Amino acid sequence: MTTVTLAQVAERAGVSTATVSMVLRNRGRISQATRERVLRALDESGYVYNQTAANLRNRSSNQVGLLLHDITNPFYSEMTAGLSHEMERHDLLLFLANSEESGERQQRFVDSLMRNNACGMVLCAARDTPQAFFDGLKRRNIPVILTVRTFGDADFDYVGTDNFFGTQLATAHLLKLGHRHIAFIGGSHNSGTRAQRIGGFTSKLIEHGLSPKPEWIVASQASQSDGARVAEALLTAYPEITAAVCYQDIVALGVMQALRKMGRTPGQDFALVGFDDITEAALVQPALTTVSVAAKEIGRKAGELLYSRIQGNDEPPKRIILPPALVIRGSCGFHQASGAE
Amino acid sequence: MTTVTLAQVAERAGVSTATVSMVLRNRGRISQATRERVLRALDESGYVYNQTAANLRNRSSNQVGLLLHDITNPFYSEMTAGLSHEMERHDLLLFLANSEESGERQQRFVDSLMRNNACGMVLCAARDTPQAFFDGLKRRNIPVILTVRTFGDADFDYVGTDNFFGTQLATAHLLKLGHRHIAFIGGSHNSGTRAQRIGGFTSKLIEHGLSPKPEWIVASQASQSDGARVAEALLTAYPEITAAVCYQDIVALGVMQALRKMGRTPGQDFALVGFDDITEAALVQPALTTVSVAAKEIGRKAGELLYSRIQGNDEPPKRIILPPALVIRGSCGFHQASGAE
DNA sequence: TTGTAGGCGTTATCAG
DNA sequence: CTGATAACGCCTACAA
Repeated sequence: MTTVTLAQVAERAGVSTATVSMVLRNRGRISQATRERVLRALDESGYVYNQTAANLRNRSSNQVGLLLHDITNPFYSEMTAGLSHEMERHDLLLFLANSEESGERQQRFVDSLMRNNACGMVLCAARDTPQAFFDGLKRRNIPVILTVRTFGDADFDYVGTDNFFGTQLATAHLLKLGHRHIAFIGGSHNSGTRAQRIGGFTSKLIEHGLSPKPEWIVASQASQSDGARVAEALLTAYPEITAAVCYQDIVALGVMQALRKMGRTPGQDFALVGFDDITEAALVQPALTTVSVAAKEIGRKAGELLYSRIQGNDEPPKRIILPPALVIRGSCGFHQASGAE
Repeated sequence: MTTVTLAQVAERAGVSTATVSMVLRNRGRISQATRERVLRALDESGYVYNQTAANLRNRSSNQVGLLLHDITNPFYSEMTAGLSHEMERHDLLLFLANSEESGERQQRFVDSLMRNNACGMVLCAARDTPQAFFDGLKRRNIPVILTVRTFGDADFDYVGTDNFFGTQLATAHLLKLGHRHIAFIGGSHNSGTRAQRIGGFTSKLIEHGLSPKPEWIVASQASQSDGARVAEALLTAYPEITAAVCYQDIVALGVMQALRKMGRTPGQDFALVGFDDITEAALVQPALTTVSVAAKEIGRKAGELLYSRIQGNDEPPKRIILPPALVIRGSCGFHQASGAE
């Protein structure tokens, strides 16, 4: 399979390479006759366009990168699907990489994108990404969209969900059901997202005249088992707690386990709200009331914004915050909670 | 941010581009002195290697494609993670695309890969992919690894699991627990994978002197909701069924929903086995007994094989069939099933 | 409307 | 050990 070049096609059609190039990209004025001749030659020769050469010549490319920490997480695979779809609409190719929370892998990927002359990227940066990484990114002049995780750097476009409002919804729901002893469970101390969710939680408490207790706000790793561990300790120390807003659905599932182990029944004498609306949330018994964040839509919006940046849109950095919604299921009970004071 | 080229670095270091290129790639013999000079110049100038130019010159690339039909399916996202990891080990960049079962999208992606001079691809082809698509692939001289779905084309490398054996395991397990009224739920009619799984199911029944009932073998889309829909219809018509082998975990999760809705309890009066061992399988209550196919491992193996092909391995096409394993959890109960005849 | 020719940044060949 | 130079395949002034 020797590669067929423009020049060969041109020769076969009896025209110059310039003409073929123009036909290929519908540029310039070409007579109908020669156009057809060229098209025929193109077809007969089995020509395959060489993007690489074109990209080199144009100092451009049609490739964008997506960095996640874990594609295995249903939230991110949904988001990926949304982004992928959007990229395809614009004939952009999508590079995928998993940082697995490693700053080094993340840096390697970005470097690789730069070497490959990618024209943009969507990042959900690894947890403890240093500011230096972002500074490095700014120096390159390439469109970057941050997603999901905020790093307090206003120089980048950002697409994510309204964490603050999300936990406000969750908390308001519990308050409406009569709960007054509400805990916040999950998230890791150094997480900005967590700070926002805690903000929504506490602000809503205060709005209702309750003062948030720091000792009822506990961290946990993003796993069911750690959620269970943490919840058990908390509820042993403070049995008066009757409800919890969880940082993540996964954690909420762990809390459910702990409750059962302690002889309490989620949905009856304890109310639980999660965050993310992962698939499992609908499956457990009782099904988990949770805050839904439309992962696919985040991907789509990020793609849209990235594309506009690639097209040259140079408005100041945007923050697109998609509104979350409360999905009410069984885990808070459907009536006034019995355990409320 | 004007791009710094080799030539500029060369000038700064007072050497030729050839020398810089050699230093960059550790090729040829370069004196320690000039090497250091060049490295310093490289560093000071903020040079970024231009893969595109190198690729053009070398008629090669470091980019491979992965085509899936649905990255949202946890099985495929696991597989993607495995492949992605493997690709990164070899400094290959991974293009991702979702065909969404559309032959047209699939073709577009492959064409795009060819234009971009990708050096290989891993495909899980769309369902009704015509032979012509594969023929086209063969004409290009590019390594292709098919995964998961077989298309009976022996000219391609293939990595997948032993579907037949997998459902044999699942079915044997249910039989051992005493079940005699066992259904097969899920998969779409025209799926080759499904045919194999049904084969394992029915062969095991027959081995035990049971004759498979066609009306207890029902298809479903790859979603929880459709699994639930289909299961409800089936179990309403045939309440005597006490167990089911499901085509996929997702479908099994849907069946669980249906069971609960109908007042039956998975793990107590109904036994359920899934297939895939997706993450959620371990999380639902009761946890799902399932056939584990090590999706991540399939991705990894596909990556390994692809890499060896890219390196020039031209042995005849291989079929790598990974053995599935039964993962016993709670969804079949731990004792003789009460509902068995 | 079409052709000519130089250059995108790197690499490999071949002298020196 | 190092330098000059011609490709790689395409695009685009500039000419014709």
